[in-house]
Amino acid sequence: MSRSTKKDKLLEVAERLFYEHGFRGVGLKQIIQEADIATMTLYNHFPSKNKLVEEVLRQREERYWSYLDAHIEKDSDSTFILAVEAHCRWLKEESYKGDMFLRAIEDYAGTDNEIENIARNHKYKLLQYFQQLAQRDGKDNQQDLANQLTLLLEGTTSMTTLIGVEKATEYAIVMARTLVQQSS
Amino acid sequence: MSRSTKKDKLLEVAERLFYEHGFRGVGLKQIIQEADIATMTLYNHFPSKNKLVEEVLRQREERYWSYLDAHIEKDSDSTFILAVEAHCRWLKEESYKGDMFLRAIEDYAGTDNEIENIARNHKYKLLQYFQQLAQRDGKDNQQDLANQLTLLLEGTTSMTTLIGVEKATEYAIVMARTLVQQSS
DNA sequence: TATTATATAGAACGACCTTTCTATTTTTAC
DNA sequence: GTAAAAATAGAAAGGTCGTTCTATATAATA
Repeated sequence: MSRSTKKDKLLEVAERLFYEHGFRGVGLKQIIQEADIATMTLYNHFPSKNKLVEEVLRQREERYWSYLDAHIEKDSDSTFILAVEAHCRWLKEESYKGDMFLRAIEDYAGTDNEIENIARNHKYKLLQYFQQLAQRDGKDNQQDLANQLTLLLEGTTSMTTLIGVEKATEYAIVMARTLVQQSS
Repeated sequence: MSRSTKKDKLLEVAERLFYEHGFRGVGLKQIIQEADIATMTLYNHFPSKNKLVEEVLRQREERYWSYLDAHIEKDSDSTFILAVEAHCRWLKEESYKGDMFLRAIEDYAGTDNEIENIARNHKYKLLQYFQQLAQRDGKDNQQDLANQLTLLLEGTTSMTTLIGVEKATEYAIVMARTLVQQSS
């Protein structure tokens, strides 16, 4: 197996395990075993566990934005709703059990600034994305709407833990429609 | 210092540290030092760290419901809004940096069922609380409203990480008013 | 005051973690 | 085909964690 595919498999396995059991809940031993690589292969690609975590987060963030870009028609006049719907689809497919970035913030706040920043920035970018949409549409209270929709999506992720991703996303979309309608 | 005050201080320090750094992020050594007790005093009251975690969660849950009870007029015709406002005040005073119960679910899911259940049940009770309010008011879509408001509060907690508790709760109350108004 | 229960400091244990080391084998590239 | 680079298994180092043990001191109770 080539060098790059080893690295890819390592990152893929690490992302899955980190997501399912948390960063602190997964040891390198388990990652190495499930990725079927040697200890030194991991350390050949990443100088430490934390740097591996960083790369996992960066890769997941990239996948998220690719997914969103692919599912949104940018010039629609209901881009807000499309974005919420796309995000909900992402939750169903890839993030139906809590949010990896929120976990990263909680697990590494105060101990690893780089990891914390990557996770925080990702969340902040989603807010900025909505704010840009709001600015495009002009109205003042659309800034508030951007914050409200971000809050809504945060709640949706957390709510999956309680009532499952299907019902949570259903409610999210209904709520988003109400909020958008109310603010226009 | 008497037996019960030792135990109280232990629980108080444990709750604070667990909330700030996570359950996995805090060792017994740190708890013991900050509570100024001996190792065996802890083990005299709790047979293991996990049992201490359980008690911390149970106590925090009790405090939460006491707080809510004290801040809500039950027979108001806008109890939904009062409950949201009370919850937001609780966030400002006691939970402005993420949710301890969500953390417990994430940290112990799959490894400690008792802890996971305590945390899950707490969240479920809040949903049930809103559902009972909805049932009292009779209308069918009030069940949806209960789920929506629970989702809203979950999002508020998570949103504090991003924009701070003041702005997050402001948005939450505005959103709650919109949703309640829309569903009546 | 005598007795019993509880708290104390600190060492020790075993398990697990991340990281490093070693020596051998496989792959890659010229 | 040969030399350099990378991957291998597995042990070992060095640290932290939860838990237990020991032996002494303090407090509560009768």
